[in-house]
Amino acid sequence: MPELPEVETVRRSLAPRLVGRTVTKATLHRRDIAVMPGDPEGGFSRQREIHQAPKRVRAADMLQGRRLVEPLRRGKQLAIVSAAGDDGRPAIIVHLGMTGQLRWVAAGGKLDAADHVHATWRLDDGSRLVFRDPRRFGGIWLLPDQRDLEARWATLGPDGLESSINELVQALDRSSRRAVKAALLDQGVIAGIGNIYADESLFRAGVHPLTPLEQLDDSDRLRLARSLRGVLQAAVDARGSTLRDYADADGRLGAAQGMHRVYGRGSQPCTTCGTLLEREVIAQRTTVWCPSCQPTRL
DNA sequence: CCTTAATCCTGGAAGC
DNA sequence: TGCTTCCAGGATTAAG
Repeated sequence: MPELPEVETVRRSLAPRLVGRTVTKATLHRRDIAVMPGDPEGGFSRQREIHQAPKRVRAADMLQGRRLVEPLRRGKQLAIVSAAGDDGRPAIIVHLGMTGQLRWVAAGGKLDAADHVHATWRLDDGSRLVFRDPRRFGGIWLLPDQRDLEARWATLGPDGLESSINELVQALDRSSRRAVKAALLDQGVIAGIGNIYADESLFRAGVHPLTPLEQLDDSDRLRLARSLRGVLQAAVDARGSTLRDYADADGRLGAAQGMHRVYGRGSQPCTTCGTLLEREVIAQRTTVWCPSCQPTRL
């Protein structure tokens, strides 16, 4: 489940392959994984356009003929960005969803997992960039100009890795009764956190996942912000968590799953105190916490 | 303002 | 062994 650390690892592994290269041929194999210019806007949903009459995919919108610069990331979203031209600076957002992968294949090489390939970009050195996604929860967004990228990313909260601790603290300072776990999963609050790193950071901060946001005090918010940053940074250093499908652009697996202390460990003993970890669905997600280290707050 | 359920989808694992 | 069922989950929309 690619969250911020996994997407950042993909971005870093992709950057040296893409920067300075020109896209010689771009192919969209499935119309319904892409939102194209002119499609009805609607946040990040693809549902609405799936059953519409197919719209013609313009090669230029797929960055064909464009020279690529450093890929960008905000939260879990990765942007393939082209160099500025007279007609603007088109970009493509890739969201990996659950099982999405961006893989780079050297010239003459072949992809070890070639099924469920939905888009392909051939580069001027003969290599290929491939988007595959068996479960198709992910998708791509074709943006005519960098301004469209910025507009879209303006709806996201501060990035969990790139913003300051103070910005994260402020993002958590809301008079809201919703559970802190639900808030952490909301990309408009802080961008990049998913189920794994939400649980891990709450554990490290000693905060119960059901604690209403407005009940957190300054000390709680600071601990949570620091835990969040620490967990995300450590996971990036370990090249992300590979549970099943995740791999970076070169097919390398991550090692951060070895650092998980609560995620996936329901009813096992807490690594700190030995208490059996609780497991319950909170905010539509399986949530695991230590009832002793993360006491309920009234 | 908030939560919940349903939706998209595939494949691995667990259950019988 | 072979079938069926369940479950994983990011983000959105509709409903309560």
